[in-house]
Amino acid sequence: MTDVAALAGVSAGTVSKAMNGRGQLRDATRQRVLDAARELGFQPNALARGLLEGRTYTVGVLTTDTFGRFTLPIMLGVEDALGAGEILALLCDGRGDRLREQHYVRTLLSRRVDGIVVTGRRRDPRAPIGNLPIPVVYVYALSESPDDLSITCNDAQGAELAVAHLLRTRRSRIAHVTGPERHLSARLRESGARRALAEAGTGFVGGGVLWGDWSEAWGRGAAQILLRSGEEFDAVFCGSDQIARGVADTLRESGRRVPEDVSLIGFDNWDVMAEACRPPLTTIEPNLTELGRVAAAKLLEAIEGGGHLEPGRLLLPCDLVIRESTGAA
Amino acid sequence: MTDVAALAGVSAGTVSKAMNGRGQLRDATRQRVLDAARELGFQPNALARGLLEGRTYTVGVLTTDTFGRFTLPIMLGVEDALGAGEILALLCDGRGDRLREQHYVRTLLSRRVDGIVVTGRRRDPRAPIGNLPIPVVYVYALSESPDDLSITCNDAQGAELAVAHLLRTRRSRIAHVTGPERHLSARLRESGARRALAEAGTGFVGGGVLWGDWSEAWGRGAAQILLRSGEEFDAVFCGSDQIARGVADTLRESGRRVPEDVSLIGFDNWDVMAEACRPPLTTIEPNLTELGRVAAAKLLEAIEGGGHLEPGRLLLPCDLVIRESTGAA
DNA sequence: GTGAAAGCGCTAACAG
DNA sequence: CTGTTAGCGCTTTCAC
Repeated sequence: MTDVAALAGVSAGTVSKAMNGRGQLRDATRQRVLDAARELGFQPNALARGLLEGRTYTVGVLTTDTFGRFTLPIMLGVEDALGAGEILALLCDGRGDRLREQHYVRTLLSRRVDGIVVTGRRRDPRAPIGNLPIPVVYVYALSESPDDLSITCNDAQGAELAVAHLLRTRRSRIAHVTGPERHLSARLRESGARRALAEAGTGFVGGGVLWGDWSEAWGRGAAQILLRSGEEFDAVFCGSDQIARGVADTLRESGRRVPEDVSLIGFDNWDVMAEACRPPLTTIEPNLTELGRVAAAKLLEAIEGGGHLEPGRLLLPCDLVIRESTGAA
Repeated sequence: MTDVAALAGVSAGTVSKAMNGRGQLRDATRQRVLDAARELGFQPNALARGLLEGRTYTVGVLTTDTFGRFTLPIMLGVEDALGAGEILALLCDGRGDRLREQHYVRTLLSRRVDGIVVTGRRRDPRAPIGNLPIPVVYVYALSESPDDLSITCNDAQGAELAVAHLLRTRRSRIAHVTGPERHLSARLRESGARRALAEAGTGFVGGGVLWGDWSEAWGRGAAQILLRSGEEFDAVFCGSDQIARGVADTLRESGRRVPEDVSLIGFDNWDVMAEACRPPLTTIEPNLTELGRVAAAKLLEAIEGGGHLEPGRLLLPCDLVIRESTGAA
């Protein structure tokens, strides 16, 4: 900056004013400074500025476990919202290690980030990262503490949407094949579906929910179980698109037509799965990118507005994406 | 820091020495300072330190297009290697927009990052981001300029590995189904496979390579084409795991057994695809995480070592991952 | 309109 | 051993 000042024949203070459009300057002077800056390829040092301003225009993005398939769309949304405020994200991968995570929190604090977004690839609540002097928002995996702001998708509402769609298309004998019962998302989806069925005065067919894992292999296995049980069913609501795909394959290979004989609906709207499925899969979109966007927007708001964040748990709605596995739209 | 100094009854300089373990200090004094720091929850300001040292212990990670499935493992590797140097990554998503990218480059420079990793989800070379005063390394998508350091996987060698495995397991009539010819990765894989076949004194069966897109649907379509052509074949090397899965499905449904009648091999080692495939898919692992790790390590080396980066193009080897689609190991 | 000076939080060099 | 001073690159008063 001193160089620019010298080249333009002014003082450092004047360069500052010229570059930031502040203060009273003669147009000619400003132009002279800008020219000099361009000539020297001068980029103001954001650190030095941050030191004065007390802000870094940086937020930390910290994962509970590891950045994965679900974290990616969330990060996209975060990046999107931050971009509007000229803010960049510092990436920290907790790798599921509490100590590592604490280390990152300290590092982020010492770097004076303006705020932190905490995320994880599992839906289950996690211990808060501690009481920090900067705003923190939890996305996808909620914080266990009600004093934090947490934002996630409404799995139960998504499941209701799915079941409502099946009922609306005249299906009544609905089975549910899903992931492990210890996963919160599986439990929430099951209870949402159960509630929607109850409201319609009915329940799952056969009385059962098939808990397993999130894989296609389990979807295939579960479909076999259903077929062998002798129970009549005309629809299957699956806890994930992967499971749904497995179910679709086994049904087709057993001579059941989807959607004519059995209507099928998944969860996640994972494009490669839903689109490669035969037939293409109707599913529930959890709007993860929107989750990230809202989280970052809330964080920005708190940062600009003096640091206070309204605590609470925000559940953003899921959407129904209709493809062919549930018949015509 | 002034507060800590006051509480410990020493000067700021002494606090600095105590915290960083530098200088000659009486143990008692050091302890007093550390206690005071803990009591006040003091975290030294990394910005201020960076201002002095001229380093920020931060690197930028910039994508050509968007962070996606291929970028994720790369980032994991980058993060991994950086962690060793206590360095954090600033995320910048170029979104395929040149202007946006240039904006990010300026931002990163003004933040005085120690270096930049440029990546993209496509393998095709990209224009360099410009001549910067800091080291830059390109991963996955190479830089068009030979003056840059670029690191990517050896697609051709991976394809050779695949074909060699097929030949070794006594297959001789090999077809190739792959992605769009305009994609460099598709071309490289094809030429690697062709070379391996030529070395064995043969070529692709029927004389053809089936170019298409990377989808399962194309895999299914291509398999139909192969079957209808009347051409005999006992193996298919696919340009991606998705394609291979589509091929596997259609072969099975047409009564051809995999691997007994037709041996099948994919590319990418995308776990959800390869494992859900029936039978589980033998495939080529491009070692993307390793790519990221090496890239970041090279960058670190250059940073520590005064900024010079040996230019060139580094092709890291792929590995063969044997599952069931090519018969017993 | 513009320059000089003080200060953001820290470290390094030198006194004492 | 510890305090003092200067300075990293910038912004912001306040004189001139």
